[in-house]
Amino acid sequence: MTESRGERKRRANGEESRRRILDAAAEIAGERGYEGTSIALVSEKCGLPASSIYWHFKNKDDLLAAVIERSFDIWVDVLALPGDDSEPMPERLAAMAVKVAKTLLDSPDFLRLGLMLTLERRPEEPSARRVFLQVRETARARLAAVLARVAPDADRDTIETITTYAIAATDGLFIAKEIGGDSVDLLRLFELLGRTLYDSLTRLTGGSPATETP
Amino acid sequence: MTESRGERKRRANGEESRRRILDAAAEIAGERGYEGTSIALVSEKCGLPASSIYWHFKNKDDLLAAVIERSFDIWVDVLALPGDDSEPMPERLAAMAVKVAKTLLDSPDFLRLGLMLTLERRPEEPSARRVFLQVRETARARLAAVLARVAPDADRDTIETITTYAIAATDGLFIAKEIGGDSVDLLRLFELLGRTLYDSLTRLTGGSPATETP
Amino acid sequence: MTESRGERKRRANGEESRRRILDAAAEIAGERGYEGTSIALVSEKCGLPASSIYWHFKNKDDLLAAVIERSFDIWVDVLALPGDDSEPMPERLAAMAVKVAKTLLDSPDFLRLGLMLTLERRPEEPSARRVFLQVRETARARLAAVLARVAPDADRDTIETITTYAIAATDGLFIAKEIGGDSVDLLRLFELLGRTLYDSLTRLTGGSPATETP
Amino acid sequence: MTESRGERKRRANGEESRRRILDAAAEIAGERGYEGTSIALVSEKCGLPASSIYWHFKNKDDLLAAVIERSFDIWVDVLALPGDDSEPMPERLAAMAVKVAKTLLDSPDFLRLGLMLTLERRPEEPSARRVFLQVRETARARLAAVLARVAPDADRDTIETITTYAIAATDGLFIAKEIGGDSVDLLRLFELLGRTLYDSLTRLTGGSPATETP
DNA sequence: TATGAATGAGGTTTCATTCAT
DNA sequence: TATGAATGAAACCTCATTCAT
Repeated sequence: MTESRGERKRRANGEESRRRILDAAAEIAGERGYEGTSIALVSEKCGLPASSIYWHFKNKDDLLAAVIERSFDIWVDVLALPGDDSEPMPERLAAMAVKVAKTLLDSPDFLRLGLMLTLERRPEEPSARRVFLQVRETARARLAAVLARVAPDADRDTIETITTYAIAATDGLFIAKEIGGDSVDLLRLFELLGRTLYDSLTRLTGGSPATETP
Repeated sequence: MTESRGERKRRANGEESRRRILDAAAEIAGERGYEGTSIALVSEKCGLPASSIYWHFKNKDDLLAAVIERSFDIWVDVLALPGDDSEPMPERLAAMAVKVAKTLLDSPDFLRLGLMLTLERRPEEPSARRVFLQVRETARARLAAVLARVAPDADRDTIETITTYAIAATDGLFIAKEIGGDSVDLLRLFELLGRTLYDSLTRLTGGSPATETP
Repeated sequence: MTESRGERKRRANGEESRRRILDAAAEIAGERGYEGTSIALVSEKCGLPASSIYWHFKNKDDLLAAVIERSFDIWVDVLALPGDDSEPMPERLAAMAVKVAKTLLDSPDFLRLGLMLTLERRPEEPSARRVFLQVRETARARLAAVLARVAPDADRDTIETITTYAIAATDGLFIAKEIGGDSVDLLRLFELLGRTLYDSLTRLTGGSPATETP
Repeated sequence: MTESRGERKRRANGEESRRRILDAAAEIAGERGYEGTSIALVSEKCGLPASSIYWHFKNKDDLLAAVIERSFDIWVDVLALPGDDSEPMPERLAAMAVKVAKTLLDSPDFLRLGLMLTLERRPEEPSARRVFLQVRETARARLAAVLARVAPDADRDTIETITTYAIAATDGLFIAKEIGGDSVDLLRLFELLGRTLYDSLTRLTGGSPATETP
């Protein structure tokens, strides 16, 4: 009577079906954007009928928003300074940048979809776009906090500007990688970015970031 | 009393019709991307019936490729060092960066569509995407030539790396502006970018860019 | 009071819908051929919206192939020698030919569509055509087997030739009926054909078909 | 001033344009039938714009009717008894049948299109179909006349029946060739047909066709 | 004797979504 | 917790045809 019957027919399992749908949608949406992601395509890829997708998600908008939402945790861990305070800051920043690069290489669909949603301007904004921008704002705040720790003397405006730069560079380098493929050494570029950020902080602040205090 | 009646049946005029279709398509595609650009929408905006669009363009793909192609000239003039050789290089680079920023602010549709096309990974690549990447490659070559003039001693690899950075930063800052709207001062950010590029060239090359020769 | 209300929203019933679509498509395609059979026409005749047709069939090609396939059983029973072995062969062959004629008169759509598909030479052959030729090949084999029983001494080549003749005559007489309408007595012509076949077998084989051996 | 100017630009030449259009239409219609023959396709194949086709022909229907009409003369010569009266009739009939077969092999598009038009039943009959049936009726009359010469004693009904048979066999063997391709020896089959016709005439008439009276 | 351009109707197919079971 | 079936709207594109030049 319980679910331990052991029969082969895939037991109706809401959790797993939901996950399969999200996996399929994430992959397709990462490749083809909002309009390019059709329910029929998702249905085919995840093996569940279209109507089942509508059992789990209110509509296409809701599904794509869930895709974005689920990917948030990816960035939670990444945006933290690695190493302990005995190590020099430039190295720690560079190491964090490399972590970011690795994450982009591992699961590029999330950012690709997010950027597509960002660039599109349709009459009624998809909630997936809204969710992405929220997630991005959260990430931005974390990065600003990290940079503020790196340069405690910097004023708020400088931190904001450098944060904007850092995120812009991240987006741009990701795109460069998408275009250039193997000819682009993302890790090296991001390491360089990390050091550049440190330099900029130093210069704009007036020459005394955190680690210089012996 | 002349033929400028404007109403009823417009006199057949291929050149102008083609232009109107391209204008409409450029605007819509810049906002909504490849899939979001429906022929019906373009038809409505340009006033010609959908079937007339197919007289001028083989299909949707062809139309969007033409949109991209036509926008190329925008970048031809922008990517040239302004000023004459008596002015210091850092100022000239910064001025060019500001020109780029102004162009992005003036006609953002071209780059927005291009980036959307770039990010999408459809089974059969739209030729619009191919055309955009060609245009982009041409622009990249022009920029590399400019940077090589700025730092004549730099080796090829350094120039390539800095060029990649510069383009990535351009893409990224454009996106930042798209998201941030009026809160992002694109001109200031691009001016800063111009100077940063000069610094990077200087540092990576070993301290002697072009203007130092008295 | 029961569910036989019939009006408003028909209860979903895949089996029956599929049959209705096939019926409509068979009738239209039999009259107007492959290109002339539009999904809109089928939709109108069967009462289901066009999109529902695409639930049951992958595309128009698939639909017409199914139409042909379903009609195969018509020929299964027809191509068998009627009567028992005590009756003289010429009569039995003639009786079979008459059965064929009756079938053609009863449901001419199948052969008409099939012949149209056969005559068309489109760049990519419709699978409906392929299916028809398969069915036809099966029918041909059955007829050859019957003729081999009628003339056991005949060599393979003779049987093949006469079979080709028989089928050609069937096609041709069917067309004659299509053109001539009531002025063509198909039954009489087919009876004659049956006897002619017997004569041909006799002559080509050397004068000793099956029934002569009492 | 005359047309001897010798310049390269193809001189506007109604006759030749018309011929080119008809050639293209004949080929396409022979392959794809009435509906499958689009003006755009014909335009592409003959190199003239669609509007020029409408200068030469009232509409698609008119064009296809002209295609059929032009092919009539093909049959004028074919349906005549070759040889002179000193030769035996069976040989002369067989020779004529072989001529028919050769014509079918040489220009199969005419009959293929004609049969397609015959089989289709659309609401308003295309005039191309009407013209084909007229041509066919003329051909039928010629054939009946030939058969009447072959068997002067035969009554009208017998001649009509054999004529119907002959045409049906012709149609059917043509189709067999279309399906079977190289595996079908059309010449041999038609020679056989010629002899069979002679036999049938003989038998149905009571044993005394023309050539027996030496 | 042509033809570039235009056009409304209709073609096949896919879309997101709903609903009864 | 699902899903087979259905559906109106809209997608892209081709159709036969016309008309001003």
